[in-house]
Amino acid sequence: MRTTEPQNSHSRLGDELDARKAAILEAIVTEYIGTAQPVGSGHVSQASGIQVSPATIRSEMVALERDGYLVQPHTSAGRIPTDKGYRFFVDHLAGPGTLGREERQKVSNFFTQAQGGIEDVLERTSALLSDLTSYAAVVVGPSHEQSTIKSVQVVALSARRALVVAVLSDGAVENRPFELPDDTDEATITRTSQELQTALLGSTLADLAIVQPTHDVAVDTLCTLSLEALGQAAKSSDHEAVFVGGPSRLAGSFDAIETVRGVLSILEQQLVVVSLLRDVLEGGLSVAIGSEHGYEPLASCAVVVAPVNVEGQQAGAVGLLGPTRMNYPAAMAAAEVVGRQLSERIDAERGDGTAVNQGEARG
Amino acid sequence: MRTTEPQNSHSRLGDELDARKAAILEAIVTEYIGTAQPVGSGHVSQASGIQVSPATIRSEMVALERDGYLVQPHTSAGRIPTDKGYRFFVDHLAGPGTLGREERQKVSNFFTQAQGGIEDVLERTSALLSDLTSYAAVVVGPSHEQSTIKSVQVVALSARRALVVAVLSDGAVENRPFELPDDTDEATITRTSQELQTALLGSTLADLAIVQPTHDVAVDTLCTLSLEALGQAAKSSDHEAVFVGGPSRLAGSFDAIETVRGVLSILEQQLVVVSLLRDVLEGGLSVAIGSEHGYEPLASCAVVVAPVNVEGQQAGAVGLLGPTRMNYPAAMAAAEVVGRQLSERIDAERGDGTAVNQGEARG
DNA sequence: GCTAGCACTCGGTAGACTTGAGTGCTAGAG
DNA sequence: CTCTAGCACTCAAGTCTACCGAGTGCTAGC
Repeated sequence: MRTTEPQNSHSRLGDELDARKAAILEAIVTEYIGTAQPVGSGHVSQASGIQVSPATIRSEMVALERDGYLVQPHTSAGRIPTDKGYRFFVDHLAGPGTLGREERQKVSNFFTQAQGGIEDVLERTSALLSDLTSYAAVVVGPSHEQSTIKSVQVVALSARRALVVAVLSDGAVENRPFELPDDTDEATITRTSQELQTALLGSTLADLAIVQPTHDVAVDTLCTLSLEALGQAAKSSDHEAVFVGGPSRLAGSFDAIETVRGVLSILEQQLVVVSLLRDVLEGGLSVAIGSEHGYEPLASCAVVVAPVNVEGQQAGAVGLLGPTRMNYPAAMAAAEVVGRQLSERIDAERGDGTAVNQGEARG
Repeated sequence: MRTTEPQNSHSRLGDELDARKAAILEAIVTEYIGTAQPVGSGHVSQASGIQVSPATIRSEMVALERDGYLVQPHTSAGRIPTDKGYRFFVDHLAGPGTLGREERQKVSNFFTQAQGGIEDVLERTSALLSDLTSYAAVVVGPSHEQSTIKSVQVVALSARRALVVAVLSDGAVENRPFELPDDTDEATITRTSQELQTALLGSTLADLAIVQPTHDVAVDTLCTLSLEALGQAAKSSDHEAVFVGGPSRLAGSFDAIETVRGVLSILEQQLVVVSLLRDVLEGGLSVAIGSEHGYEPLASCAVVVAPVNVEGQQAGAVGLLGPTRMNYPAAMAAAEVVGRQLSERIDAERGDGTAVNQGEARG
């Protein structure tokens, strides 16, 4: 959406800008994104299509600064956009942009070629997104909350150790080892697998069904142990899988090494990343600039997020992390396309018709 | 091992240093590790136990520089150790050091508390190691080459998609989705699972056994598809799992942002990391300094590695990545202890007696 | 063989000066 | 009333100088 009609800048306080101010702001943001240098009135009058003298632009810039869209690093320097300035830019001046030919090619190549488990795909998606944009990318996979159990199995690894393995309807496989009671024999394990399978089929990991007691104490014990292990597995995989692509890009995005360090260490905390993306999306935004998200260590960053929707529900997210002077149109376009394609991909893998013999499988 | 007997510096060419030179080198390395500033003769004479005047130390330093143990950044500055200097330091002057009380506590706490799947443990081990040392840590898990298949199962996710899941003897779970032929019914899938299970039990992922044809074409087709998928899974998990802990520490280790970037991007390439560690270990080293390992982007780094041994065989590695002026004794101690504990942990999980009913399980 | 003394080197810091990009203000033109 | 040209002003950054101090290499003497 582009403000075209001239409009008195005082008509609505700071919320809108008249066309010329907007054009000037746009020129400044664009140039600053490119050069990282404060932009002076001279540049604006040359660069933009606006045919007014630098002096006029200067007086507009004074107004823009008064209204909080620009700042001056020091008296005799050009202007730099504030977070508010970037915000206006992404909201009113820049559409989400489109990907270049080459980029689109890369994306479609990726999604036609990518195969393998979902985790692999997510991991490589984060690399793709980072590669497309030269920013650090984050991919948060769909949580398993909604997924139902398709299969449960207990496998003995040794005399004293076993693994409980659950396959979920979304294709994820959860597993967790646990200690076997002494003298557990193969028959008990097989029996337990069957009991669990029968009982748990169709329930979710978070809400495990209760397994009816059998007449075999050994089996019941093993069931309890397995369930416990499964519960733990569910808990530890509760934080959705987070994949960070191209963290080294951050080193190119900031010149203060301390900033790089801070941002990197945020990215190490997966929980924080997940809630950051969720917060942004829940706020209905696709872009969070500077301190809009409230994570101080990321105050000099902008986050661009796109949802990953599975069966119409928002189930994950892809994001980009860059400096506030990042290329928003390109980043938004990339995130949007990759998020959508990823959604389609996951959707296609899931909802392709009814399941095989949907009914209960009996041992 | 510490050189104690005085010895003519020319007795063996550059390979040994007389006691005083060694002491001076030690003082310089130690101080430089601490301060990151070139060390002058004055500091050496004060700091070390050597009771000689700065002038004498200077003449020794000239010799050390001539022999390649030290360099001078510029004429009127102190000296800095070269890679060769560090090498001498770790080989002859510094034992592997010991962990502090607190650190040992952390390690043992970690290994008593850590439970869960092997991947989780490895991931958190990398965080532990990084936390202990303030360097970036790398953990390479045991490869699955030796592991035999304990269980194979085909699970239908939907009408057109299924997952083949294999549990390995080391507790790893490999899985990979594939497309089902049209009109595959539940019975075929169950049957296929059984066939695969019977045929593959005990073989390794890399060397999958051949499944005998049955009289059911549908089953045979599905077996082939599953085997193919399993083969792919094996291939894509062929590169051992790599876990990087505390990459943000790198930002604190170097002051040139370009260096940080380069090292980070190396860490993004898991294959490179794996072969780096392997190369170092195969060279019989536990420390590779500067360009000793031949990866130019890491020329300003030192790598400290300790093996992870499973059943006496070297099966993985833990490593630390820091600047060449890293604290070698501390890093070596930490890597060694964590590597050993991790080995024991994995060993304990595996070789605890014979397997349950080791014989073939028949469908 | 060691050391005290000394002249020398050179990076780093601080101050003076210059340059140039950019500003704010104002008077005058449209 | 709006725009612009002109002008004085500001200030970061670059250059030059001087100076300090850490550190060196050399040499004469103990």
